[in-house]
Amino acid sequence: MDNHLDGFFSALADPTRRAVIERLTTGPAPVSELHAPHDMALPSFMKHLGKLETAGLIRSEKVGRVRMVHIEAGPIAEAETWLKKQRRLWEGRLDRLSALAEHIEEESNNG
Amino acid sequence: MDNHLDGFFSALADPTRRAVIERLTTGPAPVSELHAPHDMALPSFMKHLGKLETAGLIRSEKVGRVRMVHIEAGPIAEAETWLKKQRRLWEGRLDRLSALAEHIEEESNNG
DNA sequence: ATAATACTTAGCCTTATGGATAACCATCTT
DNA sequence: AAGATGGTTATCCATAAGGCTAAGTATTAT
Repeated sequence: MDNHLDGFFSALADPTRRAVIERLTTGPAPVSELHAPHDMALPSFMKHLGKLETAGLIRSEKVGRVRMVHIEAGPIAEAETWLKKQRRLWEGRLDRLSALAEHIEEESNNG
Repeated sequence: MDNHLDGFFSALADPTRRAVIERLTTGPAPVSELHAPHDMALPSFMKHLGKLETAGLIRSEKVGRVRMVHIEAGPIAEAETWLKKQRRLWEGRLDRLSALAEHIEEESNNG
């Protein structure tokens, strides 16, 4: 059960990295452009990109001296699936509980 | 833009804590029961519960000497929403790209 | 050939994280 | 009243995370 969810969630547990993902949904970009809006030294910023890349959330390749970065599909869907599953299980339980509550109420009305 | 997503994602970035959440979808439980399957000292385990609680993912109250823990609704849905949004944006972009590609292909066939 | 651009690498620092032990307090049980 | 149960508090420790500066390496531009 120790999937890539670890790296995935911890990759998104940082506002800088979430901002990068949000930016990348509008299309690929070179490192320098991604870096621009963040008030932080480039090497620090590169660490964030590194984390996103090892988590599989982005991919990048270098063309000349420029490194282009683009978003990656799979992982987001995977995490979404996990969350959805938990929510469903939990909501299902609530439903059964309220059904039970109704049942008990009926019983007490009729009996 | 610095919501509760930080705490939320980092709370789920650990297998122990995700396991606790999974367990809690089947219903509330006392700390000792939650702890049992995890090969880890109680105080260490309690830190995980603490993180889940400050992230708003669980809530707990003490009855006698027992502390009962249950899962909390909102945050999961919120994170799911964020992920869904990113995925939609990104898929939307792919769609536009492939539409563009088709268009170009048509052009080159007709012209 | 020089200089500017766009990263890279290396090393340092501080705080957060995930784990442990030891000792403590508050309830039940017997 | 003792003892067992179920947490809690206090410390401590090692490693990871997030930030920095300084210096280095390729490419491209002049």
